[in-house]
Amino acid sequence: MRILLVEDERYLAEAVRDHLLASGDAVDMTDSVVEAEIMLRGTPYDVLLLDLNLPDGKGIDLLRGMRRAGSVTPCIILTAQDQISDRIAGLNAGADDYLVKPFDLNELSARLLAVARRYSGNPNPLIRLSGDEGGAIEVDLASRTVLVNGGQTDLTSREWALLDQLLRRPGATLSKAQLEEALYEFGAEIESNTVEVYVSRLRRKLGKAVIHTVRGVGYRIEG
Amino acid sequence: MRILLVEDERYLAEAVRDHLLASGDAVDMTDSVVEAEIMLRGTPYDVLLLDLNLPDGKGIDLLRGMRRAGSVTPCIILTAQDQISDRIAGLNAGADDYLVKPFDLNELSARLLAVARRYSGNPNPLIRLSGDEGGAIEVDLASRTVLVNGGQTDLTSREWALLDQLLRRPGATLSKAQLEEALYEFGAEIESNTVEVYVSRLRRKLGKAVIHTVRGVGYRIEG
DNA sequence: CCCCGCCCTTCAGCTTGCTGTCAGCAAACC
DNA sequence: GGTTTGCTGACAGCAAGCTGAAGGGCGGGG
Repeated sequence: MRILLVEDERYLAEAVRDHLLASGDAVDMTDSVVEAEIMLRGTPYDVLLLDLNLPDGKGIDLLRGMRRAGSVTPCIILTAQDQISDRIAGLNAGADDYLVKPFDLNELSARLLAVARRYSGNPNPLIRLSGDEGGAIEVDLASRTVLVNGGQTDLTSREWALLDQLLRRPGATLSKAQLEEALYEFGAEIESNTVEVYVSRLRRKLGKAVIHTVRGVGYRIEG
Repeated sequence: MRILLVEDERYLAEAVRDHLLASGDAVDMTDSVVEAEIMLRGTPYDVLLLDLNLPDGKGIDLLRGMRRAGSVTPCIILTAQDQISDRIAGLNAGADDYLVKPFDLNELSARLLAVARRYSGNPNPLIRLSGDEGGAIEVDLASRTVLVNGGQTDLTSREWALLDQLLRRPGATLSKAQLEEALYEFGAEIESNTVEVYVSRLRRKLGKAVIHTVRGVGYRIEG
């Protein structure tokens, strides 16, 4: 794949580039929005990896401009943990997915594949979970759709955010603190059982069997 | 792992050092940024544990300098609860993770493993044990996950603590007193057969073949 | 501009399941 | 066989987690 990486933290950028080169992708790198725009015009890339926090301008403007100009090049946002609001803005501006720094390089590969597959015209990869009594639950991360036993169910934004976090690390147990941080602005210290409440809501919609409680540690979805 | 700990609260620093030494890591300690810089230059560390609030200078400058010089050594920040801005600055300066004081020492271990793994790009190091009738048991220390014959099993915090201790010294026989000390805060004199009870509970979940009794001495896991 | 409905957060009371203890049984050793 | 050591089921106390209800905020529609 031809990949354009726009990132200013050098050590991270180089680690990403090396990892991708090792898997046979072609990678161009820059830390400047202006430069990135020129490169995008000149070269057809398969995926754009975009840090939103850049020295010479808002990365998000680049994305917005692209989309306004009709570009459909898939874009994955790279954000720091404390920039949740950026992440949301990014998705709204037309990003396809995001990764929170520091991220696992293998996870990056997986998301690149997923995004590329999505754009190649193949159907969206559905995540299948087993619900109560073996009922099937299908989650479409791309279109934010959930089917429970064939019937479409709507999730509110917070419910979705929570489910999304859990699905990103299937098999891993995430602490309430981690989940809370994902749902709220960094530093917005919430002192309540909000996470519990949303787990409860999700269970009502998806069935009890999907989200597993690990007492004293957090929550988990089967890997 | 070779770990450099930069922390000025002596009591905390010593607790962390003792905990890490117990799990076989090599730990160097200092409370000075200047000294830390010298040590970093002289020795290749696997992880840097960095308090941002130090007497002789801003810890964050150390981190920034490192990164500017091209170092990719993973760094975990230790901050007090009321220093959220420090935390954000730290992540932006290139830290990989953070812990809020006071933190659980086991949580520290987990983060260390996670960060080291992420950096190396390798998947989680799985510890494989043979259970009953040759059944496979896989333990993932980083994500606190246990697979018994392919099925994910949850352990309670005490069960995990006990298993963790035994796994850190495979092949060695640990006395009940040693294990008890590891399970409880020092001073908490437990006068019962708690360790036996937890061995029993672990055996129920993992199978009888994993933990071996050495009568009159203690318990052992095959090396 | 007001009303209405939806979503979010908080709280309180209830439920669940972890924990340490003990007692009785089993196994090992002499 | 007797003694010592280890194993495990039962149980009560308690902390963690669950969930129904209520109040507030925000946006859309009238």
